[in-house]
Amino acid sequence: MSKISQQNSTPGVNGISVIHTQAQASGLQQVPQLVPAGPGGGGKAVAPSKQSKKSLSMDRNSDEYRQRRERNNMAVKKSRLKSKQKAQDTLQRVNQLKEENERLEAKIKLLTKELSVLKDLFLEHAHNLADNVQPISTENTTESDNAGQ
Amino acid sequence: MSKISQQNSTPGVNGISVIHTQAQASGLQQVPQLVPAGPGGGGKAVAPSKQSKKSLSMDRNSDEYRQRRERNNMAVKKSRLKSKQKAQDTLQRVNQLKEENERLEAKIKLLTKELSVLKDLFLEHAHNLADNVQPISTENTTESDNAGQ
DNA sequence: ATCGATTGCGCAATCC
DNA sequence: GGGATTGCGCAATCGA
Repeated sequence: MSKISQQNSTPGVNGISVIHTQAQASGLQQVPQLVPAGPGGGGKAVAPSKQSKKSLSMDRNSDEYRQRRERNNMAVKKSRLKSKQKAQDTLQRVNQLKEENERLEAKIKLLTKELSVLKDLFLEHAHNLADNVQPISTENTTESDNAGQ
Repeated sequence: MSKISQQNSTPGVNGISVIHTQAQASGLQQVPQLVPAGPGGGGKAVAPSKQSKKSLSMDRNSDEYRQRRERNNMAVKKSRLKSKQKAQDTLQRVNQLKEENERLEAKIKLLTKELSVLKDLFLEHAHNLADNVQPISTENTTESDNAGQ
């Protein structure tokens, strides 16, 4: 009775050598039955022992079982990897958005300032005109130009 | 996706924290601990080999072992819940940031337009002034509203 | 109705 | 020593 080849060679992400010896390592062969098996004397606990349902191929010894398991394990691994990747992407997106946010705010600040200056200028002019100033008092409005960005 | 609609049809839906019919990879089918395993007829030391390996307190039957396991299980659960929460928060943050970004961009657009208008106005005035110095050609524009925000 | 993808859970190793 | 993380396998369920 050959045992299931356990190749848990999971190299830790951090280089931790995980040995991960599951129960099999303890040389404990799995017991054929799934039912918890009432503990000797004690009355039957709640154990819906239904093994002969539609799971005749549920035998852990079965070749097919092992095959299914291995496949599922791979799928699980894949799924989890994907999940992690997604989470990471999301995190990255947050940073990206934050950056853009700052950029936008800076721009707003700039625009606001520019606008403020122009408005002041405008008001000043209006006053001058309203005051009915001298003929030619163009009042050089130090047109401080701004080059924008 | 994270619909935690667990409809785990574990037998005994009501009451009692039933541990799933795990049977686990351990292959070691312990007494179903649907309750602190009555010390009474607990017996059934399936463990074929003695407490091999290092720790002597590694007995799966050990009370302390079970206690540690249960505690760890709780910790795991807690940790995972936390993790999920965090992920969700991050996702939410993304949405929030996206919204804010849109808002900011709209604002930028508005400010830009305002600025453009004012600049045009100034240019017009400048032209008027340069063209000739009309005594009183005030006739300034009709005070554009713009309350700004 | 087969099979991959998800998900909850327990276990063990590791981190702190 | 003890909770918090993390990788992993199992089983149930979803989904195409």
